[in-house]
Amino acid sequence: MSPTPQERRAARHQLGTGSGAPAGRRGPSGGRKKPITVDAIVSTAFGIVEREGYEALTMRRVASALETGPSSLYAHVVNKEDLDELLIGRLCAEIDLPEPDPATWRQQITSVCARLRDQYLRYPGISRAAFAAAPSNLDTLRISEGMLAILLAGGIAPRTAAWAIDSLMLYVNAYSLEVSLAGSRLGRGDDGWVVSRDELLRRFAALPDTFPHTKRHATELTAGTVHDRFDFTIGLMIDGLRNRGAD
Amino acid sequence: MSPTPQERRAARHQLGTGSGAPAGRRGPSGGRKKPITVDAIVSTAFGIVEREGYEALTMRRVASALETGPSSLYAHVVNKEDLDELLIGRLCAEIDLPEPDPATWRQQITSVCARLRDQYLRYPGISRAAFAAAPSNLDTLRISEGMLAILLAGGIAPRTAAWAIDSLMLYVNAYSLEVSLAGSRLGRGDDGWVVSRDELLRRFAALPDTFPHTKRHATELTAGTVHDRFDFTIGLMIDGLRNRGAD
DNA sequence: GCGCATCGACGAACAGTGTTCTGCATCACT
DNA sequence: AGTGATGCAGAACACTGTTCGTCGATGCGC
Repeated sequence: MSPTPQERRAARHQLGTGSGAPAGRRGPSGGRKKPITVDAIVSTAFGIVEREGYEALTMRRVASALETGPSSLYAHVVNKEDLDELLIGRLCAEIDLPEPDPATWRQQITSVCARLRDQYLRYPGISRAAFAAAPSNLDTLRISEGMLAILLAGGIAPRTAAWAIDSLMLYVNAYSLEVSLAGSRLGRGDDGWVVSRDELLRRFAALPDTFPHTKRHATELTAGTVHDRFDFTIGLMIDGLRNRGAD
Repeated sequence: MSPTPQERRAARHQLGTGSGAPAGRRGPSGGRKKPITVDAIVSTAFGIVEREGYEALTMRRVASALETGPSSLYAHVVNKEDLDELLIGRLCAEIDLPEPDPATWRQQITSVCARLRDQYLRYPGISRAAFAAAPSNLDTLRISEGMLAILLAGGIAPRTAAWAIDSLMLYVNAYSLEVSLAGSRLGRGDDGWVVSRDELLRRFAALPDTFPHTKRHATELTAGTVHDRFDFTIGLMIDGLRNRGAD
């Protein structure tokens, strides 16, 4: 049997599981148009998330899109958690990393973060799955390696670089999740506490006097697009890095 | 009737809903030992999350802890989402904010973040609910106000301060969520990709040569406790702020 | 003192979810 | 041709959040 789902998952985490069975290919595949493969599952899953958001991604939904029952998926995927992991793995794999250049490391690291963010936002809510993904996953590790290379080329001390990468990736995840959540709530109407900027200004103005600073600086508080804030934060962290220099 | 759950929620978001009914108190309360109140619901919910984690917080679980059926809760709480909001509201309300002191603003803001983090970690996984909480909630707004006061006292420009607060709170949330998730996975055994530092070092060493930097700096990558990383990131952001000064 | 309307609490049920068990039809190999 | 294994699929289980209709008791007006 080609590697069982459990073995696949273990391999993704570089865990030696005694090298899977010799893989005596069979294949019933009956009158099926297309046999169910892991890739097919992941692809249709991506389609669902892209169109309807992560919340709509259920095993049944994937199965029916593949014109089969839910149980059929479990021959290729250990879990829903496993499927999530496969998704973020493929998502990370599609991110290409620049050749480290000491002259432009600042811009390079920013660009990688932005690309990661855009990839997350393309599949709304998927960053929720990214939170659960352990750092031992090979695909996410590839990105860490790339970012580490860039920061080291920029002259950042190894320990500082390593920790900064964690911070950056965590922030990118969180940012993407928040934006996705706000967007989905906005999308489905939802009595919506997600409001326009004008409405937000009005509410700040109506605040009791226990919120003096918030009232006074309401315009600054609501200024800028969401992406402006993203760039601001990434810049903040990188600036902090520069001043730390070679530690 | 005392304010319906919907009105309560609206009030929490400073939304004028025509001032609720005159509140003609009744109160059946039958032979009940204790009538079900919003506070009772929130309190038992906190107990469940503290003991068993956020994943164990279901309406049925809360109801049975209150020795009643699930439907009874919906007279006091509009939603599970609403319950989540109440939880993070109460959680935020318990955080006390220091009087802004221009001399120690750096330490003050760090302290508030740490207190927020500890509060989140005390109820594992609850930060997941915090992500969904809109910034229009009065309790979270109180914390924003407090942090804003500190940063302004520190001489940070209003717009910079406002954006930095968003960044900080988002990071604290994300950090707490990640730590909680890792902890819960560790707790329930779980074939666990959450591994010890030694095991992580071993895996890094066994990595293919496509990961040169990761292999070389494995010790730095795995160094430090989780809280060290937290302090590092917060410090990173604050340092970035100082250099921006009054903008 | 009595009836009435009102409102909180509740049991049962519905539409979903992830997951597993069991059987089925089909293929490769002897 | 027979046989064993293999991937597929249907039904079912234990859950989830949420709603409907009813029960019970209460406070008020008379």
